[in-house]
Amino acid sequence: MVSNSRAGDYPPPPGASQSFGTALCGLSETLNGDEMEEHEKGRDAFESDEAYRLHALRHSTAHIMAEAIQTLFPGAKFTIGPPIKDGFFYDVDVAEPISEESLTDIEKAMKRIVKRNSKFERSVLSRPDAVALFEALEQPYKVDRIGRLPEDAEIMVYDQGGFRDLCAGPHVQRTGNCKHFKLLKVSGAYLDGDSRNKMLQRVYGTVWRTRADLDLYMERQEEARKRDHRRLGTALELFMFHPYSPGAPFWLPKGEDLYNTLQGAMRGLLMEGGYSAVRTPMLFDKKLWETSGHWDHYQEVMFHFAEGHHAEGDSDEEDDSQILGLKPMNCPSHMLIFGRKRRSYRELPMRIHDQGVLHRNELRGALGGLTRVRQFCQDDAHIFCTEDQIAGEVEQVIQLVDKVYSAFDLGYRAKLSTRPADKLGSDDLWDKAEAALQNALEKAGVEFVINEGDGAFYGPKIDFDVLDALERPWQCATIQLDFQLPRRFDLSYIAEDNSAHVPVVIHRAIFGSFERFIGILIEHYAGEFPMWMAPEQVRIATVSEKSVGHGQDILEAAQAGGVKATFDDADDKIGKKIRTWHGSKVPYLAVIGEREQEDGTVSIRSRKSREMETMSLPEFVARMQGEAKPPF
RNA sequence: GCCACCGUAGCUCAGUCGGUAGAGCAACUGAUUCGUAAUCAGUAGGUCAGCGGUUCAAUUCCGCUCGGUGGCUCCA
Repeated sequence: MVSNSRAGDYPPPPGASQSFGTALCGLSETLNGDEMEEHEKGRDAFESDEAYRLHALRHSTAHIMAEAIQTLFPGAKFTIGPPIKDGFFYDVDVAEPISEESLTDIEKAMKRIVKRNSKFERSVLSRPDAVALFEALEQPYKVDRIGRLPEDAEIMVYDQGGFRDLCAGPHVQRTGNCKHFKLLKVSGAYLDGDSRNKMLQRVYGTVWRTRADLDLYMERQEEARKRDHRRLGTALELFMFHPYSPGAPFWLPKGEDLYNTLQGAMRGLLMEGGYSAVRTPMLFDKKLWETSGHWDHYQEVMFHFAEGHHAEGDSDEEDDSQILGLKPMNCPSHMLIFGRKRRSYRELPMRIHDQGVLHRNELRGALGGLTRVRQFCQDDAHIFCTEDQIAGEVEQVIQLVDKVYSAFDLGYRAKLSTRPADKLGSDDLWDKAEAALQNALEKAGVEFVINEGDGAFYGPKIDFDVLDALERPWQCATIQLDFQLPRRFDLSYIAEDNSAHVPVVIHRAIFGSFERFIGILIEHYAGEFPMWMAPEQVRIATVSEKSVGHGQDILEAAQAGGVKATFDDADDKIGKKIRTWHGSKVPYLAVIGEREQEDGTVSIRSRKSREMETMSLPEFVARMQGEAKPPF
């Protein structure tokens, strides 16, 4: 059976944040093992008994769901039904699509199977017997899977009271062990994950060892939904969307402030790190994209159109030379900048940073909130260097990623993607490049997994995934080696021996896109941004109209000191103002009444504590300024 | 793009088994001038996403379009 590609928690973040990893280990009563089958296949692959047993439980529940679907949808053909993080799914080919409404019916049928308490009985079949069995059961996808099993594979079938499925196991002992489940959603899924293939129906479910675990899981999912950046972004007035420009956020004043803060902080960090910033065009002649290879490999993701004025209904073939494309990436511009004059090895490594606006024509169905948009900016940079400099440069970027993510207390997972089948360049070059990336990761002490064959055609890469509130991974930082682009642009530098060499290019981003990263941060902080990022750092609230004058003085002093302050002088009671302020997630509230007015002081309370602190006006401004310093 | 679901006031959501809609918060007006998590009263606000069909009658049923959500594919 297919192994779980999404299971496993990310390594704990350097600051050991509790926002991630809602693993429910330890909540179940001590395991006594009586609910597992005796056959302990693959036990070693799991880090704990709990993980191993949950895996078996989820796998078993998937089988129960399959049987239930078969009774309700006669003729259903099953493909794969693996356990995944927190649950399982099964992909099934049915004549009528499965709707969300039918989930309750499927659940009812599953409950009957659980109640029946059938034993999961394992038998080993010969290949011809197994093929004959699944042909008789009219399960062509299973027959196909048997054909794809390795020569020496032991072919096993599990029988749960009549319903039989091809499966490597292990399972729990009885269907009665799978009581605490819930079906969550249905979706389409392509056969073998290939969009050219038929679309199957995928049903997702979750299952836990105890009722309490299930309830806790559902509650946590509900809590996570409250942190959804789309919800918070609307509530906190950070951004909006409009149907006239799907996939393109409108940054409202507070969101724009947050965006600018992050852009500035990253720009400052990179300037310190020896980068120089540039600004480049958005619209380019098609010829550029032909040179870069985007026209051949990326055209469908680009927005492009004809230059010049065309009369309505003018259907003449467009002149190719007039096609313009909106940039989906900055790299070609940077190639042109590098190539504008003769370069010496003394200039290397050359690091060019660009926060330009990018457009990608993403499929409509793929768009969502800030995490997948059509218009965005990256904290993009390209490093031009010699082959000998690759290791050092990559290591430096990995350290930057770790430094920045630690500052946000964000956990991440690193993936090293190696050469794909249709690669460009010699094996020798790839050997060196992959080794350089791997060494850099090891030297930096960053845990990583290897994604065999998942590299770009032009070079291997390291991607860094971060989790959102619902623990879905999103690719943010990336480090990609590129041996091809410099060649396509005919770039060279003069080495010490006065001969010309082709530089290597490293594409790298730390946040990735500002849009996606901000979306992640909103969820990570549940909207409660640290002082330095907060678009509103302190709100000044008057107790009554009598102290408006003093409040105004404080506002002016704060703003003059660069503190992002606002003034709530509304005709409301202070209790109401506190409540409203708390919902706004602003870090500090300054309460100004007649006492403060007389003493010339400021009384503040923070989001984290109800305790008041009173201080002089200069002390207040200095404290706000001190806490607003960026951590990197 | 594919599969399923959703679209009611600025926001969160009721409701209508077909007879053109309601709450809370927000907004606005008035009263109140108040010391640490909601002062009182009132007012206004909706082509029930859009277009078409069925019907005496559509927000409700059907179709299409647009947008969104969850997945698939792809990717920052």
